[in-house]
Amino acid sequence: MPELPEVEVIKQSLDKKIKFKKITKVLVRNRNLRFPVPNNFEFFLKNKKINKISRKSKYLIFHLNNNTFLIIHLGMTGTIHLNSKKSFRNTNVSFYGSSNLPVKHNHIIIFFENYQFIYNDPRRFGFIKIFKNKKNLEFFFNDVGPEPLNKEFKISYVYNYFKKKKKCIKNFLLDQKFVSGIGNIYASEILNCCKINPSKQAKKLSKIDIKKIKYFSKFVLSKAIQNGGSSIRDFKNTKGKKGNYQNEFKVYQRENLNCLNKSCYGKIKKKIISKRSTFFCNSCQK
DNA sequence: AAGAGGCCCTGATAGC
DNA sequence: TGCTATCAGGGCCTCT
Repeated sequence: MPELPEVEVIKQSLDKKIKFKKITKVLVRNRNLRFPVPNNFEFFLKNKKINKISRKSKYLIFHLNNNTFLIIHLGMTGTIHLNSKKSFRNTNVSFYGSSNLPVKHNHIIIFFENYQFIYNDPRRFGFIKIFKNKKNLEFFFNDVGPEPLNKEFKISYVYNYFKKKKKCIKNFLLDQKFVSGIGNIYASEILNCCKINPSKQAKKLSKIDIKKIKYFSKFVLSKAIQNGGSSIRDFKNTKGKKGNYQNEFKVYQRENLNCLNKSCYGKIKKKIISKRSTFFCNSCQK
C-alpha cells in the first residue's frame, strides 16, 4: 500500500483535520512494531499540539509545538484512520465497530480534541520514532535519498550514481538510499513508461534512459497523488475511502494482458527480481 | 563498497 | 472442512 503517493494522500487529509489540534490522550495497545514503541511515547505526546504535518519519501512527520518531532512509517500494511469525535463521544475507546474498518491490529490510538487517530498495522512492519530536536530528525534522514518530486533528483546525480553499478535498474528504484518514495508497484509502472527493461544493469543505461527515469518517476508519482493513491487490497485514506490509481496501472498485476504503450503489441510478463514480483512488457521494454 | 539473502509478521488465497 | 504452501505495498541486518 503505502508508497510515496499514498503517504502524501494521508498527509494531506491529516493536515486538514488535526493541524493545530491538541493531543489529549495516547493509548498504545501493542508496542511491538518494527521497532518497539518507546516507553515515554505517551508522555512525549500528551498535551502537545501539532504545528505542522509534512512528508519525506514514505515517512509522515508530525511537528509538535515544542519543536519535537514524531515520524511514522507505514511499512507494508500500515493505515491511519480518523474517527470524528461524534463517533466516540460516548465511549472511552472506540475502534471503528460500526463500519467495515478493521477492529484488529489497532496498535496506537491518539486522541485529539476533535478526532481519534488510529494506527492500524496487521504485519507490524511499520514503526514510529520520536525526536527531541530538529538536528536528530535531520540526522535520521541523512540516509534517505532524494525523492523524484524534488530538484535534487538530478540527471547528473543519477548518471554518476549508476556509473559502476551492476545491479539492475529495478532494484535501484526500490533502493531508498538512491531514490526515496518509490515502492514495488510504482517501480514497475515507471519502467514501463520509460520502456526500459527492469533487469537492465544500471551502468548500461544511456543518458536518454536516465532522462526518462527522472521524468517518468515524477510523472507517475504525481499522477498517482492526483488520483488519491492506489488501492490494492485495502489501502484507504483516513476517511476509509479508496484511491483510484490502481485503475491506471499499465503493468502491475496485468500479467498476460496486452501492453498499453502506443503501437506496442507485446504482452505483460511477470518476473521475480530480488524476491519481488516485477511486471514489464518484454516487447517494448528493452 | 556493493550485492545477495535472511528475517521481521499476519492474512488472503490456492491447491490438495 | 481443514490442512499446508505461497505470496503480499518495506527495509533492516549480516555475510561474502
